[in-house]
Amino acid sequence: MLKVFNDLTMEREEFVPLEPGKVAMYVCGPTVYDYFHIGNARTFVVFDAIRRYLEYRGFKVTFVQNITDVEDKIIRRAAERGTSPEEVARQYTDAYLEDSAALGIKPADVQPKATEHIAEIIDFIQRLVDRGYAYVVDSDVYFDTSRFTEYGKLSHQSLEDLEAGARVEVDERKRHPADFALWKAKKPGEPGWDSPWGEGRPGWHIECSAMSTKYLGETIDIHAGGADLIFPHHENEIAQSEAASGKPFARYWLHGNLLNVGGQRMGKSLGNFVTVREARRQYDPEVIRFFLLSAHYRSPLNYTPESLESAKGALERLYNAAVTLEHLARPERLAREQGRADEFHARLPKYKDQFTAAMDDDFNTADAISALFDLVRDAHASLGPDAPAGVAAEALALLRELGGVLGLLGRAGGLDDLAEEVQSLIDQRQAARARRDWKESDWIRDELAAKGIILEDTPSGVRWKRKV
RNA sequence: GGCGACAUAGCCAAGUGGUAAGGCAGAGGACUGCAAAUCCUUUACCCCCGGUUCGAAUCCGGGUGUCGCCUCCA
Repeated sequence: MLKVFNDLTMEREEFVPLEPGKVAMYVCGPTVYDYFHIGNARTFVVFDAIRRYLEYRGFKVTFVQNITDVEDKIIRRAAERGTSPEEVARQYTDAYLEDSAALGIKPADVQPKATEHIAEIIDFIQRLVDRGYAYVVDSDVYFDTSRFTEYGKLSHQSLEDLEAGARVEVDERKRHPADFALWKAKKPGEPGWDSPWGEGRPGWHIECSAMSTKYLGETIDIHAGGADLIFPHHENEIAQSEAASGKPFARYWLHGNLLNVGGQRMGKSLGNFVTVREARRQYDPEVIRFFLLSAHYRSPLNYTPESLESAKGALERLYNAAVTLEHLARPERLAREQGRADEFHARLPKYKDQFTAAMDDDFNTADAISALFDLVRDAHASLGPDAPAGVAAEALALLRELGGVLGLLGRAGGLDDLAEEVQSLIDQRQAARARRDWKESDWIRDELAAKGIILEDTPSGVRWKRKV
Protein backbone atom coordinates (compact mmCIF):
# COMPACT_ATOMS: atom_id res chain seq x y z
CA MET A 1 0.00 0.00 0.00
CA LEU A 2 1.39 3.35 -1.03
CA LYS A 3 1.44 5.91 1.74
CA VAL A 4 2.15 9.57 1.24
CA PHE A 5 2.49 12.41 3.67
CA ASN A 6 -0.13 15.00 2.86
CA ASP A 7 0.79 18.50 3.99
CA LEU A 8 -2.86 19.47 3.92
CA THR A 9 -3.77 17.03 6.68
CA MET A 10 -0.24 16.70 8.11
CA GLU A 11 -0.70 12.97 8.04
CA ARG A 12 0.55 9.95 6.22
CA GLU A 13 -2.35 8.71 4.13
CA GLU A 14 -2.99 5.91 1.75
CA PHE A 15 -2.66 7.22 -1.76
CA VAL A 16 -5.89 6.80 -3.68
CA PRO A 17 -6.22 8.76 -6.89
CA LEU A 18 -9.50 10.28 -7.92
CA GLU A 19 -9.70 8.03 -10.95
CA PRO A 20 -8.42 4.52 -10.37
CA GLY A 21 -5.13 3.92 -12.11
CA LYS A 22 -4.63 7.52 -13.14
CA VAL A 23 -2.71 10.29 -11.47
CA ALA A 24 -3.02 13.96 -12.27
CA MET A 25 0.15 15.60 -10.99
CA TYR A 26 1.29 19.19 -11.05
CA VAL A 27 4.69 20.39 -9.91
CA CYS A 28 5.54 24.06 -9.78
CA GLY A 29 8.32 24.83 -12.20
CA PRO A 30 10.96 27.49 -12.48
CA THR A 31 10.78 31.21 -13.02
CA VAL A 32 13.19 31.56 -15.88
CA TYR A 33 15.31 34.57 -15.00
CA ASP A 34 18.58 32.77 -14.24
CA TYR A 35 20.15 29.34 -14.19
CA PHE A 36 18.56 27.17 -11.53
CA HIS A 37 20.63 25.97 -8.62
CA ILE A 38 21.08 22.64 -6.88
CA GLY A 39 18.49 23.59 -4.31
CA ASN A 40 15.90 24.03 -7.03
CA ALA A 41 17.16 20.83 -8.56
CA ARG A 42 16.40 18.92 -5.40
CA THR A 43 12.71 19.56 -5.81
CA PHE A 44 12.69 18.75 -9.50
CA VAL A 45 14.72 15.56 -9.07
CA VAL A 46 12.69 14.36 -6.11
CA PHE A 47 9.36 14.79 -7.84
CA ASP A 48 10.74 13.26 -10.99
CA ALA A 49 11.62 10.17 -8.95
CA ILE A 50 8.17 10.19 -7.39
CA ARG A 51 6.58 10.43 -10.79
CA ARG A 52 8.72 7.56 -12.05
CA TYR A 53 7.76 5.45 -9.07
CA LEU A 54 4.06 6.10 -9.59
CA GLU A 55 4.48 5.00 -13.19
CA TYR A 56 6.45 1.98 -12.05
CA ARG A 57 3.60 1.21 -9.70
CA GLY A 58 1.35 1.07 -12.75
CA PHE A 59 -0.37 4.44 -12.59
CA LYS A 60 -0.93 6.39 -15.74
CA VAL A 61 0.55 9.71 -14.68
CA THR A 62 -0.16 12.99 -16.38
CA PHE A 63 2.63 15.24 -15.27
CA VAL A 64 2.28 18.97 -15.74
CA GLN A 65 4.91 21.54 -14.87
CA ASN A 66 4.63 25.22 -15.61
CA ILE A 67 7.29 27.64 -16.69
CA THR A 68 6.86 31.12 -15.32
CA ASP A 69 8.06 33.30 -18.15
CA VAL A 70 6.64 36.65 -17.15
CA GLU A 71 7.46 37.98 -13.73
CA ASP A 72 9.16 40.85 -11.91
CA LYS A 73 12.57 39.26 -11.80
CA ILE A 74 12.57 38.48 -15.48
CA ILE A 75 11.59 42.03 -16.27
CA ARG A 76 14.30 43.36 -14.00
CA ARG A 77 16.93 41.06 -15.47
CA ALA A 78 15.97 42.17 -18.97
CA ALA A 79 16.25 45.81 -17.99
CA GLU A 80 19.69 45.22 -16.50
CA ARG A 81 20.85 43.64 -19.70
CA GLY A 82 19.15 45.97 -22.07
CA THR A 83 17.27 43.12 -23.63
CA SER A 84 13.66 41.99 -23.68
CA PRO A 85 11.92 39.86 -21.05
CA GLU A 86 11.08 37.40 -23.83
CA GLU A 87 14.75 37.01 -24.63
CA VAL A 88 15.69 36.43 -20.97
CA ALA A 89 12.88 33.91 -20.58
CA ARG A 90 13.80 32.12 -23.76
CA GLN A 91 17.46 31.83 -22.80
CA TYR A 92 16.81 30.42 -19.35
CA THR A 93 13.98 28.18 -20.43
CA ASP A 94 16.42 26.52 -22.81
CA ALA A 95 19.02 26.30 -20.05
CA TYR A 96 16.47 24.83 -17.68
CA LEU A 97 15.42 22.12 -20.10
CA GLU A 98 19.01 21.29 -20.89
CA ASP A 99 20.15 21.07 -17.27
CA SER A 100 17.12 19.08 -16.18
CA ALA A 101 17.66 16.62 -18.98
CA ALA A 102 21.26 16.25 -17.80
CA LEU A 103 19.96 15.46 -14.31
CA GLY A 104 17.85 12.71 -15.77
CA ILE A 105 14.57 14.52 -15.25
CA LYS A 106 11.92 13.26 -17.62
CA PRO A 107 10.20 15.92 -19.69
CA ALA A 108 6.76 16.87 -18.42
CA ASP A 109 3.77 15.64 -20.37
CA VAL A 110 2.71 19.25 -20.61
CA GLN A 111 5.00 22.17 -19.82
CA PRO A 112 2.79 25.22 -20.18
CA LYS A 113 4.13 28.77 -20.19
CA ALA A 114 2.30 31.61 -18.54
CA THR A 115 2.59 33.90 -21.54
CA GLU A 116 0.86 31.32 -23.71
CA HIS A 117 -2.14 31.13 -21.40
CA ILE A 118 -3.06 34.74 -20.89
CA ALA A 119 -6.60 34.17 -22.16
CA GLU A 120 -7.20 31.33 -19.69
CA ILE A 121 -5.73 33.42 -16.89
CA ILE A 122 -7.99 36.36 -17.70
CA ASP A 123 -11.02 34.07 -17.75
CA PHE A 124 -10.02 32.67 -14.41
CA ILE A 125 -9.66 36.10 -12.85
CA GLN A 126 -12.96 37.17 -14.36
CA ARG A 127 -14.67 34.23 -12.71
CA LEU A 128 -13.21 35.28 -9.36
CA VAL A 129 -14.37 38.84 -9.87
CA ASP A 130 -17.84 37.62 -10.87
CA ARG A 131 -18.06 35.42 -7.81
CA GLY A 132 -17.04 38.25 -5.53
CA TYR A 133 -13.68 36.84 -4.55
CA ALA A 134 -11.65 39.52 -6.27
CA TYR A 135 -11.74 43.27 -6.45
CA VAL A 136 -10.35 45.81 -8.84
CA VAL A 137 -8.27 48.77 -7.74
CA ASP A 138 -7.27 51.08 -10.54
CA SER A 139 -6.14 48.50 -13.07
CA ASP A 140 -4.92 45.95 -10.56
CA VAL A 141 -7.00 43.00 -9.48
CA TYR A 142 -6.60 41.52 -6.00
CA PHE A 143 -7.83 38.36 -4.43
CA ASP A 144 -9.95 39.02 -1.37
CA THR A 145 -8.52 36.59 1.17
CA SER A 146 -11.10 37.50 3.81
CA ARG A 147 -13.81 36.14 1.55
CA PHE A 148 -12.18 32.73 1.40
CA THR A 149 -12.87 31.33 4.82
CA GLU A 150 -10.48 28.44 4.54
CA TYR A 151 -7.53 30.66 3.77
CA GLY A 152 -4.50 29.32 5.61
CA LYS A 153 -5.53 25.69 5.66
CA LEU A 154 -2.38 24.48 3.96
CA SER A 155 0.14 26.51 5.93
CA HIS A 156 -1.92 25.97 9.06
CA GLN A 157 -2.15 29.59 9.89
CA SER A 158 -5.05 31.96 10.22
CA LEU A 159 -5.29 35.36 8.62
CA GLU A 160 -4.82 36.81 12.09
CA ASP A 161 -1.62 34.81 12.57
CA LEU A 162 -0.33 36.08 9.30
CA GLU A 163 -1.16 39.64 10.14
CA ALA A 164 0.64 39.28 13.46
CA GLY A 165 3.73 38.30 11.53
CA ALA A 166 3.98 41.95 10.72
CA ARG A 167 6.22 41.22 7.81
CA VAL A 168 3.46 41.85 5.37
CA GLU A 169 4.03 44.96 3.36
CA VAL A 170 1.40 47.57 3.96
CA ASP A 171 -0.46 48.53 0.87
CA GLU A 172 -3.40 50.82 1.45
CA ARG A 173 -5.09 49.78 -1.71
CA LYS A 174 -5.49 46.24 -0.43
CA ARG A 175 -8.38 45.41 1.86
CA HIS A 176 -6.32 42.94 3.83
CA PRO A 177 -2.52 42.72 3.97
CA ALA A 178 -2.66 39.11 2.83
CA ASP A 179 -4.60 39.95 -0.32
CA PHE A 180 -2.51 39.28 -3.38
CA ALA A 181 -2.39 40.43 -6.96
CA LEU A 182 -4.16 38.44 -9.63
CA TRP A 183 -3.53 41.00 -12.31
CA LYS A 184 -0.90 43.73 -12.29
CA ALA A 185 -1.39 46.91 -14.28
CA LYS A 186 1.31 47.58 -16.79
CA LYS A 187 3.98 50.07 -15.88
CA PRO A 188 6.08 51.86 -18.49
CA GLY A 189 8.56 49.55 -20.16
CA GLU A 190 6.86 46.39 -18.96
CA PRO A 191 5.21 43.73 -21.06
CA GLY A 192 1.44 43.82 -21.05
CA TRP A 193 -1.68 42.20 -22.45
CA ASP A 194 -5.15 43.63 -22.92
CA SER A 195 -7.68 42.69 -20.29
CA PRO A 196 -11.07 43.84 -19.00
CA TRP A 197 -9.16 45.83 -16.36
CA GLY A 198 -6.69 47.44 -18.70
CA GLU A 199 -3.31 46.49 -20.02
CA GLY A 200 -1.29 44.42 -17.63
CA ARG A 201 0.13 41.03 -16.77
CA PRO A 202 -0.82 38.14 -14.50
CA GLY A 203 0.28 37.86 -10.90
CA TRP A 204 2.47 34.93 -10.04
CA HIS A 205 -0.01 32.63 -8.36
CA ILE A 206 -2.83 32.71 -10.85
CA GLU A 207 -0.99 31.00 -13.70
CA CYS A 208 -0.71 27.75 -11.80
CA SER A 209 -4.42 27.69 -11.00
CA ALA A 210 -5.37 28.48 -14.57
CA MET A 211 -2.99 26.05 -16.23
CA SER A 212 -3.50 23.25 -13.74
CA THR A 213 -7.24 23.49 -14.28
CA LYS A 214 -6.88 23.60 -18.03
CA TYR A 215 -4.69 20.52 -18.33
CA LEU A 216 -5.69 18.43 -15.33
CA GLY A 217 -9.16 19.55 -14.33
CA GLU A 218 -10.57 21.30 -11.29
CA THR A 219 -9.48 18.66 -8.81
CA ILE A 220 -6.09 17.03 -9.24
CA ASP A 221 -4.42 14.25 -7.31
CA ILE A 222 -0.99 15.62 -6.46
CA HIS A 223 0.24 19.15 -6.30
CA ALA A 224 3.88 19.50 -5.35
CA GLY A 225 6.76 21.89 -5.02
CA GLY A 226 9.44 23.09 -2.65
CA ALA A 227 8.57 23.72 0.97
CA ASP A 228 9.06 27.42 0.47
CA LEU A 229 6.05 27.45 -1.80
CA ILE A 230 3.63 26.38 0.90
CA PHE A 231 3.11 29.99 1.77
CA PRO A 232 2.09 32.09 0.09
CA HIS A 233 2.15 30.45 -3.31
CA HIS A 234 0.26 27.24 -2.71
CA GLU A 235 -2.01 28.78 -0.15
CA ASN A 236 -2.97 31.32 -2.75
CA GLU A 237 -3.45 28.71 -5.42
CA ILE A 238 -5.87 26.88 -3.19
CA ALA A 239 -7.78 30.07 -2.47
CA GLN A 240 -8.06 31.03 -6.13
CA SER A 241 -8.88 27.60 -7.42
CA GLU A 242 -11.38 26.59 -4.79
CA ALA A 243 -13.05 29.99 -4.83
CA ALA A 244 -13.47 29.66 -8.58
CA SER A 245 -14.61 26.05 -8.76
CA GLY A 246 -16.10 25.37 -5.37
CA LYS A 247 -14.24 22.06 -5.41
CA PRO A 248 -11.10 20.82 -3.70
CA PHE A 249 -8.10 21.87 -5.74
CA ALA A 250 -5.64 19.08 -4.93
CA ARG A 251 -6.11 15.93 -2.92
CA TYR A 252 -2.51 15.49 -1.86
CA TRP A 253 -0.06 18.30 -1.27
CA LEU A 254 3.57 17.21 -1.26
CA HIS A 255 6.49 19.46 -0.45
CA GLY A 256 10.16 18.74 -0.64
CA ASN A 257 12.43 20.07 2.06
CA LEU A 258 14.94 22.69 1.06
CA LEU A 259 18.59 22.12 0.40
CA ASN A 260 20.91 23.69 2.92
CA VAL A 261 24.44 24.82 2.57
CA GLY A 262 26.46 25.40 5.72
CA GLY A 263 23.29 24.68 7.67
CA GLN A 264 21.45 27.46 5.91
CA ARG A 265 19.01 27.43 3.10
CA MET A 266 20.52 27.58 -0.35
CA GLY A 267 18.93 30.58 -1.94
CA LYS A 268 19.41 33.16 -4.59
CA SER A 269 19.06 36.03 -2.18
CA LEU A 270 21.62 34.59 0.23
CA GLY A 271 24.13 34.23 -2.55
CA ASN A 272 25.18 30.81 -1.28
CA PHE A 273 23.96 28.87 -4.25
CA VAL A 274 25.67 26.68 -6.80
CA THR A 275 23.94 26.48 -10.15
CA VAL A 276 23.41 23.11 -11.72
CA ARG A 277 25.39 24.47 -14.62
CA GLU A 278 28.43 25.09 -12.43
CA ALA A 279 28.10 21.87 -10.49
CA ARG A 280 27.93 19.95 -13.72
CA ARG A 281 31.44 21.08 -14.59
CA GLN A 282 32.74 19.39 -11.49
CA TYR A 283 30.47 16.41 -11.03
CA ASP A 284 28.70 14.03 -13.28
CA PRO A 285 25.04 15.11 -13.17
CA GLU A 286 24.11 11.60 -12.13
CA VAL A 287 26.28 12.04 -9.05
CA ILE A 288 24.33 15.19 -8.24
CA ARG A 289 21.08 13.32 -8.75
CA PHE A 290 22.24 10.49 -6.51
CA PHE A 291 23.18 12.98 -3.82
CA LEU A 292 19.77 14.67 -4.01
CA LEU A 293 18.02 11.34 -3.60
CA SER A 294 20.25 10.16 -0.77
CA ALA A 295 18.01 11.69 1.89
CA HIS A 296 14.27 11.42 2.35
CA TYR A 297 12.59 14.24 0.46
CA ARG A 298 11.04 15.81 3.54
CA SER A 299 14.28 15.81 5.51
CA PRO A 300 16.81 18.57 5.46
CA LEU A 301 19.83 17.86 3.30
CA ASN A 302 23.08 19.72 3.53
CA TYR A 303 25.18 20.40 0.48
CA THR A 304 28.91 19.99 0.97
CA PRO A 305 31.72 18.98 -1.37
CA GLU A 306 32.24 15.93 0.86
CA SER A 307 28.69 14.71 0.37
CA LEU A 308 29.10 15.00 -3.38
CA GLU A 309 32.33 13.00 -3.17
CA SER A 310 30.55 10.44 -1.08
CA ALA A 311 27.75 10.23 -3.62
CA LYS A 312 30.31 9.75 -6.34
CA GLY A 313 31.90 6.83 -4.52
CA ALA A 314 28.56 5.24 -3.84
CA LEU A 315 27.41 5.55 -7.42
CA GLU A 316 30.70 4.09 -8.59
CA ARG A 317 30.09 1.04 -6.45
CA LEU A 318 26.76 0.53 -8.16
CA TYR A 319 28.26 0.94 -11.60
CA ASN A 320 31.11 -1.43 -10.76
CA ALA A 321 28.56 -4.04 -9.89
CA ALA A 322 26.78 -3.44 -13.18
CA VAL A 323 30.03 -3.91 -15.08
CA THR A 324 30.84 -7.09 -13.20
CA LEU A 325 27.36 -8.49 -13.79
CA GLU A 326 27.48 -7.65 -17.43
CA HIS A 327 30.71 -9.56 -17.84
CA LEU A 328 29.27 -12.51 -15.99
CA ALA A 329 26.16 -12.37 -18.12
CA ARG A 330 27.97 -12.91 -21.41
CA PRO A 331 26.18 -15.88 -22.97
CA GLU A 332 29.31 -17.60 -24.25
CA ARG A 333 30.61 -18.15 -20.75
CA LEU A 334 30.72 -21.67 -19.40
CA ALA A 335 29.10 -21.90 -16.03
CA ARG A 336 30.42 -24.60 -13.79
CA GLU A 337 28.99 -23.44 -10.53
CA GLN A 338 25.34 -23.50 -9.65
CA GLY A 339 24.61 -23.83 -5.94
CA ARG A 340 25.28 -20.39 -4.45
CA ALA A 341 23.99 -18.73 -7.56
CA ASP A 342 20.68 -20.54 -7.31
CA GLU A 343 20.23 -19.42 -3.76
CA PHE A 344 21.03 -15.87 -4.79
CA HIS A 345 18.61 -16.12 -7.66
CA ALA A 346 15.88 -17.12 -5.23
CA ARG A 347 16.62 -14.00 -3.17
CA LEU A 348 16.22 -11.53 -6.04
CA PRO A 349 12.51 -10.91 -5.40
CA LYS A 350 13.38 -10.01 -1.83
CA TYR A 351 15.41 -7.02 -2.97
CA LYS A 352 12.66 -5.87 -5.25
CA ASP A 353 10.19 -6.07 -2.38
CA GLN A 354 12.58 -4.22 -0.12
CA PHE A 355 12.89 -1.45 -2.68
CA THR A 356 9.16 -1.23 -3.25
CA ALA A 357 8.36 -1.22 0.44
CA ALA A 358 10.72 1.70 0.95
CA MET A 359 9.20 3.69 -1.88
CA ASP A 360 5.70 2.82 -0.75
CA ASP A 361 6.60 4.41 2.54
CA ASP A 362 6.23 8.01 1.45
CA PHE A 363 8.88 7.66 -1.24
CA ASN A 364 11.80 6.82 0.99
CA THR A 365 14.48 7.01 -1.66
CA ALA A 366 17.32 6.76 0.87
CA ASP A 367 16.00 3.46 2.10
CA ALA A 368 15.24 2.29 -1.42
CA ILE A 369 18.82 2.94 -2.44
CA SER A 370 20.04 0.72 0.37
CA ALA A 371 18.12 -2.15 -1.25
CA LEU A 372 20.29 -1.59 -4.31
CA PHE A 373 23.43 -1.91 -2.22
CA ASP A 374 22.16 -5.01 -0.49
CA LEU A 375 21.46 -6.55 -3.87
CA VAL A 376 24.88 -5.62 -5.13
CA ARG A 377 26.72 -7.05 -2.15
CA ASP A 378 24.82 -10.30 -2.38
CA ALA A 379 25.51 -10.52 -6.11
CA HIS A 380 29.23 -10.04 -5.63
CA ALA A 381 29.39 -12.49 -2.80
CA SER A 382 27.25 -15.13 -4.49
CA LEU A 383 28.36 -14.99 -8.10
CA GLY A 384 31.90 -16.19 -8.59
CA PRO A 385 33.78 -16.32 -11.89
CA ASP A 386 31.99 -19.53 -12.82
CA ALA A 387 28.48 -18.39 -12.04
CA PRO A 388 25.75 -19.02 -14.60
CA ALA A 389 25.24 -16.17 -17.05
CA GLY A 390 21.48 -16.31 -16.75
CA VAL A 391 21.47 -15.46 -13.07
CA ALA A 392 23.89 -12.61 -13.60
CA ALA A 393 21.72 -11.30 -16.39
CA GLU A 394 18.66 -11.34 -14.18
CA ALA A 395 20.47 -9.60 -11.36
CA LEU A 396 21.69 -6.95 -13.78
CA ALA A 397 18.19 -6.50 -15.17
CA LEU A 398 16.81 -6.00 -11.68
CA LEU A 399 19.54 -3.54 -10.78
CA ARG A 400 18.77 -1.55 -13.91
CA GLU A 401 15.04 -1.78 -13.33
CA LEU A 402 15.17 -0.47 -9.78
CA GLY A 403 17.88 2.06 -10.54
CA GLY A 404 15.76 3.27 -13.40
CA VAL A 405 12.86 3.98 -11.07
CA LEU A 406 15.12 6.52 -9.38
CA GLY A 407 16.45 7.72 -12.71
CA LEU A 408 19.84 6.21 -11.94
CA LEU A 409 22.14 3.68 -13.60
CA GLY A 410 20.92 4.53 -17.05
CA ARG A 411 24.38 3.77 -18.38
CA ALA A 412 24.66 0.54 -16.44
CA GLY A 413 26.46 -2.01 -18.53
CA GLY A 414 26.34 -1.24 -22.19
CA LEU A 415 29.70 -2.77 -23.00
CA ASP A 416 30.12 -1.19 -26.35
CA ASP A 417 32.71 -2.26 -28.85
CA LEU A 418 36.11 -0.99 -28.00
CA ALA A 419 38.05 0.92 -30.54
CA GLU A 420 40.42 -1.42 -32.31
CA GLU A 421 43.38 0.52 -31.05
CA VAL A 422 42.25 0.04 -27.47
CA GLN A 423 41.60 -3.63 -27.95
CA SER A 424 45.03 -4.15 -29.46
CA LEU A 425 46.61 -2.38 -26.49
CA ILE A 426 44.79 -4.75 -24.18
CA ASP A 427 46.05 -7.70 -26.22
CA GLN A 428 49.59 -6.34 -26.15
CA ARG A 429 49.38 -5.98 -22.42
CA GLN A 430 48.14 -9.52 -22.01
CA ALA A 431 51.11 -10.70 -24.04
CA ALA A 432 53.46 -8.63 -21.88
CA ARG A 433 51.91 -10.08 -18.74
CA ALA A 434 52.34 -13.58 -20.11
CA ARG A 435 56.06 -13.00 -20.39
CA ARG A 436 56.04 -11.24 -16.99
CA ASP A 437 57.04 -7.92 -18.48
CA TRP A 438 55.43 -5.81 -15.77
CA LYS A 439 56.98 -2.60 -16.95
CA GLU A 440 55.37 -2.82 -20.37
CA SER A 441 52.18 -4.11 -18.83
CA ASP A 442 51.84 -1.24 -16.37
CA TRP A 443 52.73 1.31 -18.97
CA ILE A 444 49.86 0.17 -21.16
CA ARG A 445 47.48 0.19 -18.22
CA ASP A 446 48.45 3.80 -17.43
CA GLU A 447 48.12 4.68 -21.07
CA LEU A 448 44.55 3.43 -21.18
CA ALA A 449 43.70 5.01 -17.84
CA ALA A 450 44.65 8.34 -19.35
CA LYS A 451 42.00 7.66 -21.98
CA GLY A 452 39.42 6.91 -19.33
CA ILE A 453 39.59 3.13 -19.69
CA ILE A 454 40.15 1.29 -16.43
CA LEU A 455 41.54 -2.24 -16.64
CA GLU A 456 40.94 -4.86 -14.01
CA ASP A 457 42.60 -8.25 -13.97
CA THR A 458 40.12 -10.65 -12.48
CA PRO A 459 40.15 -14.40 -11.98
CA SER A 460 37.93 -14.69 -15.03
CA GLY A 461 40.14 -12.61 -17.26
CA VAL A 462 40.90 -9.00 -17.96
CA ARG A 463 37.95 -6.66 -17.87
CA TRP A 464 37.60 -2.99 -18.60
CA LYS A 465 35.28 -0.17 -17.75
CA ARG A 466 34.98 3.51 -18.41
CA LYS A 467 35.88 5.94 -15.69
CA VAL A 468 32.80 7.54 -14.08
C1' G B 1 5.22 36.61 18.36
C1' G B 2 2.53 32.62 15.14
C1' C B 3 3.10 28.02 12.16
C1' G B 4 6.38 23.80 11.21
C1' A B 5 10.69 20.74 11.10
C1' C B 6 15.25 18.55 12.57
C1' A B 7 19.15 16.49 16.36
C1' U B 8 21.49 8.60 15.10
C1' A B 9 29.28 6.47 14.28
C1' G B 10 34.89 10.77 11.52
C1' C B 11 31.21 12.40 7.50
C1' C B 12 26.33 11.42 4.91
C1' A B 13 21.90 8.86 6.10
C1' A B 14 17.63 4.90 7.04
C1' G B 15 15.06 3.20 11.10
C1' U B 16 7.33 5.75 14.14
C1' G B 17 7.98 -0.18 20.79
C1' G B 18 11.35 -5.92 20.72
C1' U B 19 19.02 -7.32 20.35
C1' A B 20 21.02 0.16 15.65
C1' A B 21 20.05 -0.51 7.58
C1' G B 22 23.02 1.39 3.77
C1' G B 23 26.90 4.62 1.71
C1' C B 24 31.60 7.50 2.00
C1' A B 25 36.18 7.76 4.60
C1' G B 26 39.68 4.81 7.99
C1' A B 27 42.07 0.17 9.96
C1' G B 28 43.23 -5.13 9.42
C1' G B 29 42.91 -9.52 6.38
C1' A B 30 41.90 -12.45 1.56
C1' C B 31 42.61 -12.23 -3.75
C1' U B 32 46.52 -9.77 -7.33
C1' G B 33 53.16 -9.69 -10.37
C1' C B 34 51.71 -4.75 -8.47
C1' A B 35 47.17 -2.49 -8.76
C1' A B 36 41.96 -2.04 -9.46
C1' A B 37 37.44 -4.23 -8.44
C1' U B 38 35.43 -7.53 -4.91
C1' C B 39 34.80 -10.28 -0.37
C1' C B 40 35.55 -10.87 5.08
C1' U B 41 36.49 -8.43 9.83
C1' U B 42 36.36 -3.78 12.52
C1' U B 43 34.20 1.44 14.59
C1' A B 44 27.30 4.16 17.90
C1' C B 45 26.60 5.70 25.97
C1' C B 46 20.77 6.97 19.11
C1' C B 47 21.46 15.83 22.12
C1' C B 48 20.09 16.20 27.69
C1' C B 49 16.58 15.28 31.93
C1' G B 50 12.21 13.04 33.54
C1' G B 51 7.88 9.74 32.54
C1' U B 52 4.80 5.54 30.24
C1' U B 53 6.08 0.27 29.24
C1' C B 54 8.17 -6.36 30.57
C1' G B 55 10.85 -3.58 26.81
C1' A B 56 11.95 3.26 23.73
C1' A B 57 16.41 5.92 18.90
C1' U B 58 11.23 5.16 18.37
C1' C B 59 5.48 7.18 22.65
C1' C B 60 4.54 11.48 26.44
C1' G B 61 6.40 15.95 29.22
C1' G B 62 10.33 19.45 29.95
C1' G B 63 14.99 21.38 28.36
C1' U B 64 19.14 22.61 24.89
C1' G B 65 20.76 23.40 19.96
C1' U B 66 20.03 24.05 14.60
C1' C B 67 16.88 25.21 10.57
C1' G B 68 12.55 26.63 7.52
C1' C B 69 7.95 29.53 6.58
C1' C B 70 5.22 33.96 8.13
C1' U B 71 8.26 39.13 2.02
C1' C B 72 10.12 37.25 -4.14
C1' C B 73 12.29 32.31 -3.60
C1' A B 74 12.28 24.92 -5.50
